Amino acid sequence: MKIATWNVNSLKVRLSHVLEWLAANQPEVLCLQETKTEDANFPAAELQQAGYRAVFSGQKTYNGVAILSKLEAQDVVIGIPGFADEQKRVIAATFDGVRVVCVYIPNGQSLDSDKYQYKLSWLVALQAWLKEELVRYPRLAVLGDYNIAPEDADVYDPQAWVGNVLVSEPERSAFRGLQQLGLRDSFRLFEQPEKSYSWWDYRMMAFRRNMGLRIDHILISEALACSNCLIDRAPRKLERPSDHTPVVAEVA
DNA sequence: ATGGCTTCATAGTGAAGA
Repeated sequence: MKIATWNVNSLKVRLSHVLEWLAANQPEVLCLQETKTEDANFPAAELQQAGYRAVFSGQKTYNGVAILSKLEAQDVVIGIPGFADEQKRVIAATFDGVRVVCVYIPNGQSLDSDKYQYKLSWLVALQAWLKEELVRYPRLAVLGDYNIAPEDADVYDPQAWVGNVLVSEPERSAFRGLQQLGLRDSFRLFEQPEKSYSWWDYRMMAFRRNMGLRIDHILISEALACSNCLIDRAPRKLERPSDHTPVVAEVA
């Protein structure tokens, strides 16, 4: 089963890229973040035309998540149960016995920001929920934009990022907390090219210079076999790309 | 280089992203 995640930075702007990518790659499941689309405007018809169903939780301007799939979604959950959050950042559903959790983890802005505290408390709630979710659904994958570069190897210039969000020790510790639940960073289960990233700043010709971070991840439970994981850089080369590029895993 | 893009928003001295 091919599953994937992609922060599209506006589904409205990126719909043609998504449709092209689905046609070329034919994943069973594609998790989207930053759809920035209210549910009433979700492009369900265009996606259905392409052979994909969708479940989604969106809002105007910011955030917004969706899961596109060939199969019908079952047991859909929106948000982290019991965690009050205005921001639409989580949607989960089951496909063919595989629990798929789509997350858009907060950015945090800066270490002294209230948004950073929100990010850390959000990660605490996520871990507590996933611990329960794993009992209910041992075959589980968590895909999305984590806004965390787990190791210095996931950062083009670790020195330049010291003191910044995405690389701080509390965030990395929270990421390891998810791993301690038995969730494996599928990308690191396999030999990968050096300097593999999933996001590049729009500025400074960062993509051309490969000044990126690996912050989009697919975590896989131990009960779920994983035979491959890769970052597909191709969509980042298109005209008017998202600043993130898809991450894809093969699970069974 | 404290942003140099990009988006959605509104018409801001923009906000936010990462």
